[in-house]
Amino acid sequence: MTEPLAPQFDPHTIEAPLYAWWTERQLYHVPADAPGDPYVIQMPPPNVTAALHAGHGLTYTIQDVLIRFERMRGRKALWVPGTDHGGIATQNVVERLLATQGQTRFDVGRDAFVDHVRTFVAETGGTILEQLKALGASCDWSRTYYTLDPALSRAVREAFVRLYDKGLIYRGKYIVNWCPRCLTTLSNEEVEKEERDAQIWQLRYPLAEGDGSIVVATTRPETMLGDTGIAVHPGDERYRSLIGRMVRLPLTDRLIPIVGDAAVDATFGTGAVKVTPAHDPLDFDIGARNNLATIDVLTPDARMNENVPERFRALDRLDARKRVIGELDQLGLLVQVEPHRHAVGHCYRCDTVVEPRLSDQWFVKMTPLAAPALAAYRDGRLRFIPEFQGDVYANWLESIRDWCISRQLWWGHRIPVWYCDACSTTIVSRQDPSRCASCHGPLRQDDDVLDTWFSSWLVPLSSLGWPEDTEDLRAFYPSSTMVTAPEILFLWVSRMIVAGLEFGGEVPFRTVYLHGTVRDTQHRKMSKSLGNGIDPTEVIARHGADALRYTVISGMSVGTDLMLDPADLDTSFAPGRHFANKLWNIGRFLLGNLEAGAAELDAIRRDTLALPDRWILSRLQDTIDASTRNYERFRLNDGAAAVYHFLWSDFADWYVEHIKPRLYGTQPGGDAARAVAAYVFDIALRLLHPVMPFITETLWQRLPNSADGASISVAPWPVPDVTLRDPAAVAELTALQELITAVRTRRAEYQIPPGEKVRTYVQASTPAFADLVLREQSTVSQLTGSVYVRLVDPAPEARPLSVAGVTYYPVPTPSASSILSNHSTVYTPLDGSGIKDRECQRLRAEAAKLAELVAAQERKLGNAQFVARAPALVVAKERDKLAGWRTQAAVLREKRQALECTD
RNA sequence: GGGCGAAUAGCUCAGCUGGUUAGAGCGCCUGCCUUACACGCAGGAAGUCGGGGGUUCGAGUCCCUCUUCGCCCA
Repeated sequence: MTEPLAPQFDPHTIEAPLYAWWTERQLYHVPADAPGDPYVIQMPPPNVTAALHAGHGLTYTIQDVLIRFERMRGRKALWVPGTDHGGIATQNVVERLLATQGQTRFDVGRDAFVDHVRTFVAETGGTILEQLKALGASCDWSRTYYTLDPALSRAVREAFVRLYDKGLIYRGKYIVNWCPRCLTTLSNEEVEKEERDAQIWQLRYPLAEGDGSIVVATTRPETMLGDTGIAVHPGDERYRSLIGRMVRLPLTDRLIPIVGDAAVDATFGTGAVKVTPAHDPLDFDIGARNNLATIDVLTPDARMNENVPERFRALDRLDARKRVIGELDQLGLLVQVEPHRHAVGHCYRCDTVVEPRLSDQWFVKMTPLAAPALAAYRDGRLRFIPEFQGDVYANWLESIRDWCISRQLWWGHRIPVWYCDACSTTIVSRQDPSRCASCHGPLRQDDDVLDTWFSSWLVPLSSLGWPEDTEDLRAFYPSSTMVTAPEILFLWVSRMIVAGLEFGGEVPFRTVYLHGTVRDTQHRKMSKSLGNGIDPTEVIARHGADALRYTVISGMSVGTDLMLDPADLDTSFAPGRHFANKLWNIGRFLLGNLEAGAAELDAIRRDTLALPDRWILSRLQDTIDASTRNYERFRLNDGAAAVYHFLWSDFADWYVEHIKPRLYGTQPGGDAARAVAAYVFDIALRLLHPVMPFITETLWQRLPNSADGASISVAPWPVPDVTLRDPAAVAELTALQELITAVRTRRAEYQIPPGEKVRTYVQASTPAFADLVLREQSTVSQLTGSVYVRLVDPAPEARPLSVAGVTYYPVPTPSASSILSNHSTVYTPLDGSGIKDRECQRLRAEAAKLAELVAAQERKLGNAQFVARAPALVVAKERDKLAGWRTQAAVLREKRQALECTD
């Protein structure tokens, strides 16, 4: 695993072999009896037919960052992977395959179809999990489950039977959401509402007696063939007298009553509504209250059925709509058509418009189950990130409706209910019964399967062996963090909490982290139909998993969406791509200079450490703090950014540049530099490992002090070492950076070519600064491209006392000058004409800016209220600022006088 | 109709408990292939913190209101 580093960062050559090595060593396998405080993440099981998309890339990267972080912190970290059988979705995929051969599932029959699906899943079901490996997912593959496994199927049956026995599962005839394409019911949560521009039609229904009429408004006129009443608000003066009268329903010969019902909104449409109890949930309730008949007018595939006049039969619902409207128009009964925008339900799997339909289905009674789930949130056993999602969760539970769990599908867990036709007995059983318990007659199992979510809601339990009392269950339930997208908060997360409490006696996880959505540059969700998706495997192939991971982690802050451009992967993933390359090159440089080994930091006497050593070690402690704190708070972007800035700016741009002469042997102190560099890089790699596992492992293993065969992924998480904090070093180095930057800025301003040396003169404002400049003059020379750094004769009180035999020089003229925040001046001598004007101009601009600051600050401090009321500390700070700016302004004035600037 | 969220640089976002000359990445401009890195280095430009009002010694930050955008539920 420690071949020489390639000169160019090439993710392919490192990633797959490393992943194989991790798995061989079983680094992510966690036995139930392993020591430590458990940290468990249940992977939201991807659909078995799914292929990795950008959303997966995001969610699984977040989970892997968390699990790797906690694993390194010494937690007993388990990430449980699995796949979901995906009832409708999987059935649809296989049906589409059959369709290419001109067949339907009805042609092949139920058993053969199920075999088809099973074969298909066996061949392709592992695809997405394999793709997760390319992403670097450190889950425990030995625990991979599939929701149709026998053990998990037992869990489903156990849950069903228990709820049935408690009276919480029942069969009933209600209005359900029917998908005419999938030919099944859907739960309310599986219906996606979509705002559509549609129309509202006003239809005139003549009274049965007399020549009066009543006008109703509807958005689905074809359902009028199933109307069994008209409803008005009982207090509506316009219609009160009509209540009790009969109407002759046009196009049919039916006589239907006008009823009064308080549920009618008198302000909507005409205030009178047609009532179609078999095709609308509100109408169903009105019908029930008023004893209206229910007439189902649709076939399962949403054509008109035998309950409508002959000429409408077999027409598709939309064709029927046109015909109904046409005929009513001819009869003069179409009063008006108005544009109307309203939400229309669509099937979440095939996007077909859902039809409300009266049907006999199995339901879970949710209100009693919701109460403990609500309590768990209210008493703080459960928390949400971002916090406001908790209110969304509570809101759903408070207004919860029963859950329709039967599906008219062939793929899934068959409902464990048997009927005896002979004696009308219903048997609900954990084991398949062979004969009727009462009459010993033959039994017939319910044809339907269960909603896939009815197995998914058990996953935190069933993946660990429930209903058996397993060691895994005792060790790893409840889990710690649930990471997923907000769109399945109701479908899945809330229901898991309900099931976890009901069957496991405790919330299934303590924290729910709901991250944002991956969108394109127009902020649209990525989808197959829009063709705006990003294939993570393509990104990994092109730029590597680390680049993908860093990009998504750094680009997403808590509660926000992530925008990526599917048309430009190079730009979209630039942050990760650039950083991976940078990291690789830092590693290459450093490791190349550590070939002879590096001492442990402890072996280096602290008093031999140079200023940059002390500075980088101190900055490292800040970085450990910042990254740890932010990972803990799920602010993964901030955690990653802390290490990014440390490695790129502090370590590469400053520290490495500082120590180059010591590494090359042109300056003494090479051993200390190597020891510090190796130490700092080791720790920084650990801090970054959760986000960029491959590259950090590759570099870390090659560090001289890493043990053979060790993995950074199980190396201890760094903790700050207070003895390495060094505010004095930080202050000194910060001042040096300001000096160096000032020279560089003047160089750029006067377009001095990078190859051309300058000379640097410093007029120090304090002896300490003069001392510092002298001590670090070679680094300053090197980093500014100066032939030398000299001190300018300062006022006597600022002369360095600690250095004997210092030579002072006069102010060089002509020169560009910079005033540092410590009021020292840096001079860069220049040749040529026009310099004076230019300097005067620049110094004037600076003076003006400073004057504004001083004036504002004087106003602030001149405010008696501020001085009296603000905390003394704040006032003192503001006074210091003012004093500093005034001094700076004074120095600037002197400079301008010395230059004899005219204004 | 009800509920929730957001508006800060060209773009995507930080700015956490009200107090620093409001920051980062990408993009842009200038100079440089300086022996780890051009996926780079050095320097730079770019902001009425959506509008209005209020609280406060002090508001990007808290409150009200308006506007715009987004999400969820009915």
